[in-house]
This record gives sequence, structure tokens and C-alpha cells, in this order.
Amino acid sequence: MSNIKIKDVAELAGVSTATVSHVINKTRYVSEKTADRVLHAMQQLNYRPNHAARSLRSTKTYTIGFIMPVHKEDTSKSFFMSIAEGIEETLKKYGYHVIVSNSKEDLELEMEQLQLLNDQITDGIILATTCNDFHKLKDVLMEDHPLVLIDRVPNGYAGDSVSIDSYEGTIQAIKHLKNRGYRRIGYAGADLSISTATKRLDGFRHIQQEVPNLEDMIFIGKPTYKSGYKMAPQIIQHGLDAVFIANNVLATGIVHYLAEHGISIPEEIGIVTFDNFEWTQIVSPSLTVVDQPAYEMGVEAANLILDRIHSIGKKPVQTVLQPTLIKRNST
Amino acid sequence: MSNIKIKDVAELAGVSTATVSHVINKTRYVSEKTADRVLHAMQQLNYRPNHAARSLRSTKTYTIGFIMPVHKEDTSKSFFMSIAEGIEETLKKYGYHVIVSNSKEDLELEMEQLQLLNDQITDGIILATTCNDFHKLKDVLMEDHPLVLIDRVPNGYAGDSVSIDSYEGTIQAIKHLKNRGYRRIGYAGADLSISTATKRLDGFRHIQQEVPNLEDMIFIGKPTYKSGYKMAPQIIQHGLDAVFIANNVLATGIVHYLAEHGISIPEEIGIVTFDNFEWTQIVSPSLTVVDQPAYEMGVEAANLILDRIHSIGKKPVQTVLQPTLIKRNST
DNA sequence: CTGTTAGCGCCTTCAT
DNA sequence: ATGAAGGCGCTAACAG
Repeated sequence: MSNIKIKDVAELAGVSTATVSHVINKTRYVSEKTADRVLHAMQQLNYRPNHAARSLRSTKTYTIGFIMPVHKEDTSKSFFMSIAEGIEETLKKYGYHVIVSNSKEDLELEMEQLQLLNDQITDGIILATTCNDFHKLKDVLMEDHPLVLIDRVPNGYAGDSVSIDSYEGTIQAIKHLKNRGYRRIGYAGADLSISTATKRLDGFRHIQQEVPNLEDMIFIGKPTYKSGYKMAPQIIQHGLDAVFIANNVLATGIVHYLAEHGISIPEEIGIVTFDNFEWTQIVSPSLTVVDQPAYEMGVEAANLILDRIHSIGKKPVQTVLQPTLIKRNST
Repeated sequence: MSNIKIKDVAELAGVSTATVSHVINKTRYVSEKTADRVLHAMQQLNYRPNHAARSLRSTKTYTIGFIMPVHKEDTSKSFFMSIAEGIEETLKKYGYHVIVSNSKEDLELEMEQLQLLNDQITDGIILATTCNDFHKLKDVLMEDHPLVLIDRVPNGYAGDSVSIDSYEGTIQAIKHLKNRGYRRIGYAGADLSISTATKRLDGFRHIQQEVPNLEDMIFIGKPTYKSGYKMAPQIIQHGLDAVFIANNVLATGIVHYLAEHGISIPEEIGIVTFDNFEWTQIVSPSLTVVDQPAYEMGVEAANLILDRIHSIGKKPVQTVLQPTLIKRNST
């Protein structure tokens, strides 16, 4: 405990505590001479403002909460980790800390954490929600407590958000498959109701709307390795010559099945997956993917929440970032 | 801002603020009847204790800092993420929050963050250090501020720590390769001076001590994909029939090279890598790995730091967890 | 078994 | 251009 307080600094500098406070916070004019003396005294004593006291007095915590939904064995870990990095690095510059919390893709837990990270603890919350309908969250959200939704934007939400254009990303992927000459292109996805999942499917249906019996080419399973592994043979039997895999966990199962059974990619079947995870580069052949700028999303969300903190009541901002198709050897 | 304070609760319950405080903190006996009244009043008013005030008064923050070293493109992301999960879930049970911070494997940054997360902000720090010599950190560490080192334990450190027995993990891996009939077993590692890296190499040298010209079978590169990719052909040319890859990032490069060049695993070369990352299961053939219990490490570290907080001055505890060899199809 | 009260360290209004 | 002083909400010593 550095038990040096503002009073000690004031005494050493021969000024009042008010002046010291104002020097620290640049909150009113102080003559250069006095300011220098104060700064000197601060250094000499190695003064560090007391966080709790400051927070008590000013009702600001200089802390932001980030709630993310990751399963224990989920491949999306590194995705949210990248987001967290972006958030943390950006906020650090402005003197904010980041408290992280994991909802494990469980709405109950998410709501619990939302309450835990209330305005006593944080100045705002960045949330990758599990929820598909924003009204469900209303009860636990504090009016006017800054909130930025990230990655997923549920129905009924009109506040600040940062997300990725999943719809467009999907369309690009399908177009690419078509350009490569694939004709019977299927969709493999998970039965999640989160916004990113539904938008991917929307995009697929839209660009493939001319295709007869399109619904037969859409495979929906659980977001698990196992489910993907079971889904793969069905896809093959359906005579598809390409699949767009909308869920990364599902993709692990499908890809592994294909490799194991010697089904050659990209000849027998073309593949595009969502998310540029490391393993998509390491497998042979390396996979064509829709890359989501996770880190940048974090940066954006951090900036948004800072803006919101500094101007409650401003018009909400919905930032949408574009994904990038990375062409590799699976198409 | 829930502007209900202890005083409001006290008034509604018809008791003093002291009694309310003691009910909340269970810090002295209160008759069941009064306690009930207080609890009721708290609920009725939806009272939440003010974190800052409490922290100011009690000099406890109920917050723990976790500093981890992850590179932007590093495969170890999910490893540290798992650790973070273990930490967070455990501490949450005891009402603690976790502030995370990333040193990006940079000692300067690490030291900066150590200072940032001082005792004004946290009640203790869990640190996966980048540092190989603990004395370098002494300057920025506050005496008596609880500290638990995790994963890596530098020289000169004698405090609390949780780590994994890298030495033993390596020995198991080599034994397994020998059992499978491999004879010319090499070592591929990164030039890191952190404790985990050196212990793996120590283990290798120990169990292979009978092997002539052993040093020629040790390949050290940078912890990058590229470095691994360049290292792979060298390993092959050396006539090795198996490699133990001690660094996961390096492994990505080596494995990809082998796959690309049609070098068959496990026939032409056997492979064991450190860390049970998802991609090691997805590639074909799936890789035999030394699995580190990351989540459990986090749990242990959380428990250790709580113990330390509640009894400064107790004898330090060094917890060492055992890794597990997971046999798959690359050996 | 419970109440009274003095601060924790800081910011900020009011005063000069 | 600077000081004096009250109080943010809570805990814990002291008092009964």
C-alpha cells in the first residue's frame, strides 16, 4: 500500500489539496510554477492516486466489463480472445481496466454476470450476448449504464454495437464457390439462434434462391465436432460438390471425417468455412475461409464504449465490419 | 446508479448502519430477528453495497489481476484462455472479479502491467511471466502483495506457484516413442528462456543421455510457423525417425510441411507435440500430444491466491500438476 | 446484543 | 489563481 495521499503531496509542494487534485485531473487552471512544484512533489513521493477513493467520489470506476460466451472445448476461444485483446489494448491507453467474465453461452449466467458487473463495478459493459431477443435482458440491464454489444446483435436492440457482416461474408463465399465451378453447393450450420448464425443462413438462401429444392441442401446440426462428423456422410450422399460450413466447431467434425475417409478436397468436394482459425491453415489442404476481423472488432467496441461513457444520450452507433474471403486450397 | 445506501436500509429496518454492515459481512453476531429485518429491507430496497466505498474503507478490492503473455497470432491463445476460465470461475464463487491484461510476451509490458495492477486495484496477481530471472521483477513487485506465478516459474522465485511438470511430460513422450520402436528421436524446440521450454529440453537430454551425438538431434528455432516450416526438411535430412516438438507454434509449421510434402506420419516419421490443441485432433493423422491441464491450473492458482490473501506470511506453496500423454495416430 | 461516530482519500463547491 | 472544508458510502473501534 503506497500510503501517500494527496495531502502529503500538497504539504510538500506547499499548496492545498485542491490544487494537487486539479493538477492531476487538469480540471482547472494552475500556474505553471505551482503545477511544476506539485508534479515534482508527486514524483518525489512516488504518489499514486487512490483508486477506490477517486471512484467513490467521482462515481467512475475506470473499469469496463467484457462478457463473452465460450464453451470449455470450443474453437471460438481464440476468436473471443482476439476480441478481448483488442478491447484491452485500446482501453488501457485511456487508463481503463477490463474485467472479463464468461457466460459459457448460457443466458442465465450471462444475466447473472450482467448484474455483477453493474455500475458500481464498471463504467460500461461490452457484451457478446447469447440472447436472441434483447427484451429478455432488459430486466438486468441498468438504464444509462453504457453498453456495447459485440459480434452478436439480437432482435429488438437498437443501441451501440459492433458486428461483422455475416450476410455479406456468406454471399462472397458462395460466389467464390460458383466461380470455381461448383454447382451443387450446400450449407452446413448449427442450430443456434444467435444473430450471426441466422444471418449466414439468410445470406445463403438469398444468393441461392434460384436453386430448386434448396432446403434439401441445408444441413443443420449441433455446434459440435461429433455432429459435424455425422453430418459429413449425409452431405456426400446428397451429391453435393461443395459445402459452405457456417460454424467452426461443426467444421472440425466435417473436415476430419472427409480427411479420414480419403474424400479429396477440393476435387470431390469444395469447402469454405467461417473463421480463419489456425487449424484451417494447418490441415491439408488448407481451407478457404471467411476471415472475421476479431481484434479490430474489439478495438471498435472499446472506442464505442468510451464515446458512450463520455456522452450518454448521443445517438447509438452500429458499426459493421466487413469479413474477408481468404482463398486457399480447399476450393 | 442504485443510490440506496446502507443508511436507507438501516432506517427501513429500524437499526443502525453498523448492524446492517455486520449483517452483510457476517462480522459480528446479530440476533436472528434483526438480521431478518435487515435482509428484508435490503431486498425491498434492492440494495447493493457500494464497491468503491467498501474498498476505500477496507483496503480490499475483491479483484485479482491476471497477466498473460499471448502473441497476436499465437496458438497458445486458447491455452491461456483456458487458464483464465479456471481462474475466473473459481474466483467468482468467492465474490472476486478478474482483471486481465496481456504482456504479449514482452517483459517491459509485463512490468508496466504489474505496476498498473498494484494493491490499489487488486488484492493479488496471478502472473504467467515472460521473465526467466525473478530478480528482474523485484523492483515493480510490491512487498506483501499476494502473487502467484502460473505455468512458468523463473529462477530465483520461491513464492507460490502452479506449474506443469514439463520435465516429466517430455520423458513420458520420449518413452512412448521408444516403445513404438522409434530409435532416432529428435527434439524440436524454440529458443525461449522461459522455464517450461528449458525443462522440456532438460527432460529430453536426460532420458536420451545414452544416445551418441545427441546434440545433433536437437533443433532450436524461433517459436513461429515459418521457423517450423524451415526446420522440417532439416529434420528429415538428418535421418531422424521421430521428433518430439516442444513448442506448439513451431509444430504448426513442421506438421504442415510434412503434410504438404507427402511425408507419411507415423510411418516415415513419428511425432509427438506439446499441448492438446484442437488442431492436433483435426489434422490427419491426428497427433499424439502431451496434454497440459490448463483449466485446472487456473483453478489451482485461484485457490492459492485466495489462501495467500487470507494468510499473508504462510509458507509458500508450489503446486505441480502432471501432464497426460494422449496417444493418437502420429506415433 | 446493538448503536455512535470517526475517518478511509479524493473531488468539488464556495469563497476569496 | 488558489484554499478551506464537506461529504461520497462504508467499516470498525469504542461505547454501552
